[in-house]
Amino acid sequence: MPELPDVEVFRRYLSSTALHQQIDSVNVVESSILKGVSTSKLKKSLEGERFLSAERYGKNLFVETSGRYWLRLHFGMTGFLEYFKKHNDIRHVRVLISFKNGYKLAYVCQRLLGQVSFEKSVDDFVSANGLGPDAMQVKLKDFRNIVDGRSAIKSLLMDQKKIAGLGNIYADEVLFQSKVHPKAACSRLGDDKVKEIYKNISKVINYAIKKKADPSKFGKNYLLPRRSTSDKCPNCGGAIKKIKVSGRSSYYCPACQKK
DNA sequence: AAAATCACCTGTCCGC
DNA sequence: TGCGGACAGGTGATTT
Repeated sequence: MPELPDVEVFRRYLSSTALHQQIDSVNVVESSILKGVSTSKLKKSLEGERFLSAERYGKNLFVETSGRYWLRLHFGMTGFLEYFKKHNDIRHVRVLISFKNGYKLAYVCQRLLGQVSFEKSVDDFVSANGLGPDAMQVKLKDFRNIVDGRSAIKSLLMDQKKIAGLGNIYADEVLFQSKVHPKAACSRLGDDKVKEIYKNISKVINYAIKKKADPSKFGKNYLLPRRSTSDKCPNCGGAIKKIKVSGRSSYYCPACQKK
C-alpha cells in the first residue's frame, strides 16, 4: 500500500490524532523493525515526550518529538497506523505507543519490510540516503534533468534516489495517464512527453490523496482499480497487459501506451 | 550502466 | 483437504 499518497494520508491521520499527547509508554513488539536504534533507547527517548509535528518526504513519515530526535516511520509494502482507545484484535502490531490520555498509536506492518528509526532531522536522512526530490515538490527543470539516460522510464520513476515517493502502482498510473510505455527509454522521450509525465505526477498524487489513497474511490478513467489482465482499458476498451519492469509487475494498455 | 536475481518477511490465492 | 508455487503497493546487495 504505502507509496507517497498513502504516507501523506497517514501523516494527516497522525497529525489529527496523536499530536501533543504525552507518551506514557512504548512497547516494541517486534524489535527487528527497528533500524539503528535499540528497543531501550527508543523507549527511553520517547516516554514522557510528545509528538510536535509530522512531515513526509517520499515514502517516509517523520514525526518531530519534544525530545532529541525525529521518529521516522517507513511502511514497506504492508504498513499503516492505527490510533485507538479500545481495540484488541489488530494483528501485526510491531510498535505500540500508549499516551497518557488512554489512547494508543499502533505501527502495524505485516511483512516486516518497513522500518522505524530515529533521525536528527529530515534533511539529514534525505542527504545521508541520497533521496531525490520529493515527487510533490519537484520542479520541472529538475525533472527534466532527472529523466535522462537509457533506463526505462518506469524504473526511473520508482528510483527513490532520482525522485522520491512513487512506487510500483503509482508509476504505472502516471505512465497510463501520460500514454507512455513503461519500458520507454528516457532519452527517447520528447520534451512534450516529459512535460506531460511531470504534470501527471502531481495530478495523480493530488487526486489519490483526495481519495484517501483508496483505489475503490477512483474514477473510471484511472488504471489503478483495474490492475488485472482480465480488465479493459478505460480509454480504448482494449485488454490490459502485464509485463515485468525492474522485476515488478507492470500493468498498461498496449494500444494507448506505445514506446 | 541498466536490468535481472535474490533476499528479507508474512499471508493469500490458485491449481493439481 | 492439502501442498507447492506464484504473487503482493518496498528496498538493498549481488550478479549478469
